[in-house]
Amino acid sequence: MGEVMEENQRLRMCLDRAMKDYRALQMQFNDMVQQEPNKSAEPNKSSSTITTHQETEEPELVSLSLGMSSSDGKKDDHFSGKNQGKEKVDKDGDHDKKVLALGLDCKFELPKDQENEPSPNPSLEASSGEVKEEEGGEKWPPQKSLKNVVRSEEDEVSQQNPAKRARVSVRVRCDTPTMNDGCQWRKYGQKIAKGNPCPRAYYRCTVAPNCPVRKQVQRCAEDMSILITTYEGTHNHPLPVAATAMASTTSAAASMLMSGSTTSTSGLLPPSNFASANLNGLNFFLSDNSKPKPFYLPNSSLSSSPSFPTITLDLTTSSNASSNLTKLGSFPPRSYSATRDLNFSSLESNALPLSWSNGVLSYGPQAQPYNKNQSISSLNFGRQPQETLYQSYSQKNHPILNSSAQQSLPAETIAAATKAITSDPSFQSALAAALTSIIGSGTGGTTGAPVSQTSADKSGQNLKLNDQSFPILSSFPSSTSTVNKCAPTFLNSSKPPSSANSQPGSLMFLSPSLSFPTPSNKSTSPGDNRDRIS
DNA sequence: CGAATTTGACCTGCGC
DNA sequence: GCGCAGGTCAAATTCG
Repeated sequence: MGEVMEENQRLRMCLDRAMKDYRALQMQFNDMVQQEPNKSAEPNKSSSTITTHQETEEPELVSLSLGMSSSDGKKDDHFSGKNQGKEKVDKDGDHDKKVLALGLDCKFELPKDQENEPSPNPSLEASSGEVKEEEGGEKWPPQKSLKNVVRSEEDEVSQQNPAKRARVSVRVRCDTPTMNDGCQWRKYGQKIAKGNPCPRAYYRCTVAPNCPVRKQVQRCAEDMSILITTYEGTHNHPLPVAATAMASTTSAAASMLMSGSTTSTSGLLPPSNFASANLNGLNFFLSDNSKPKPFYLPNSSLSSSPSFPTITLDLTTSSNASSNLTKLGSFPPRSYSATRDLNFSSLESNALPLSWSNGVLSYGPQAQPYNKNQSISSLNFGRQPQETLYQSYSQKNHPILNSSAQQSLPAETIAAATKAITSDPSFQSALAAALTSIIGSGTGGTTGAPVSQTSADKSGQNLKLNDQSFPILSSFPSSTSTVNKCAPTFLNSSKPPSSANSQPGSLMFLSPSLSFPTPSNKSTSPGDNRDRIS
């Protein structure tokens, strides 16, 4: 009781402080509103500070702090729930600077679940966001458990906290039965799911005997060329190098889902039950809705259980941000069960090998001449980042690059995307993890420690790893789509450029084992539905 | 012959 | 309570 009282007092003090700050901010905001006609004369710095304070302390954004550190947050201006202040700041001038600051002034924190998880092996963190589930043991009893085993406390907890049971769904164009993700899987079942003529195959990870990770593989009913792989669970063993990238990516996505603060993006785009970041090459759709299915998979039976929040990584080219926005708009209001969709559209066209040379990550044949010039201080996903961060760089520092094809996108879309990213700390962690999964896998297995190695340049323009700035240049036009399509594009390394390996320090991000299985290749991905469809 | 896959049966949760 | 659908089990079958 004493402790509780003490805690209560502490909380009360915190509340008082928050209220005090809130009032102060409100006053400042009022002052700012009054000075709005004269805002051009207002220093950016002060307005930015005001904005930050206001947003931080805004009562309706309390939930935002759940995905962040417990710091006062006054230096973290990655909230966007209230845009009023930011818009004013943007209008104040130096829009680029503001956008860049939004994009990269982040701390790359892992959610608490992962922070607290001891991860001696980086790969242990990989795969999905249910890390916490394993704190007490196996999430799933490995074998013969469902019939008679009394649920452990962890299981009960997970039942009571369905959000813990996140799934990461990956949509990839793939002609082969399964996507080779580097792990070893054993098929244990197959079912015809309702609404999809294609059977769904169930696989269990066999890298370790008791690994709880499972995956479901199913073809999209609408487009048979799209393979939907849904991962569930967390590996409890070191992963093969070839599997770390995919696992880390799914882990990042899941961590975003699990720790996400959708409220932070509620003010971005109407309607308020979703947020969309159209990065073109990297389209993030964060949506909370009561539908258990990913919104653009109307006939899919994946994610059928509302208790399984699902995050979808769309590595196909089929999705379009704006169209998805339209679809999202018709969705019901947010509910507890969240379905988030990460749409990495346009990546399929970039079926070009990644390479890492001179500290620069890039795609495609342009990589080498481009990389050799210098380390470029921008972070790019897809084409739109070329519009924003990368463009910012290239216009300033690399006139030649300005000639690259760049699509014009509405400024508000870019701004919304930027805000969507920067306002969601979980996205930042997810991004960090994803990036590190790419880079870390090639730099000595540092996949599990992305946060400590990734520092965001406080100038807002650079994102550095180990003092090496790197751009991620995807969506370079590629006419050579003969490479395997089944692996996520950024995981694809079926035909790595030989020069990349010859350069000192250059590393291929993914091992060739990530290339897709051929019928003769009985490696890690067994076939599933070749016989049963008929 | 062992390992992997197939496949019908069974279990469980959910909606009506 | 019942039926449906998703998910899993395990014996049978196939594969290398």
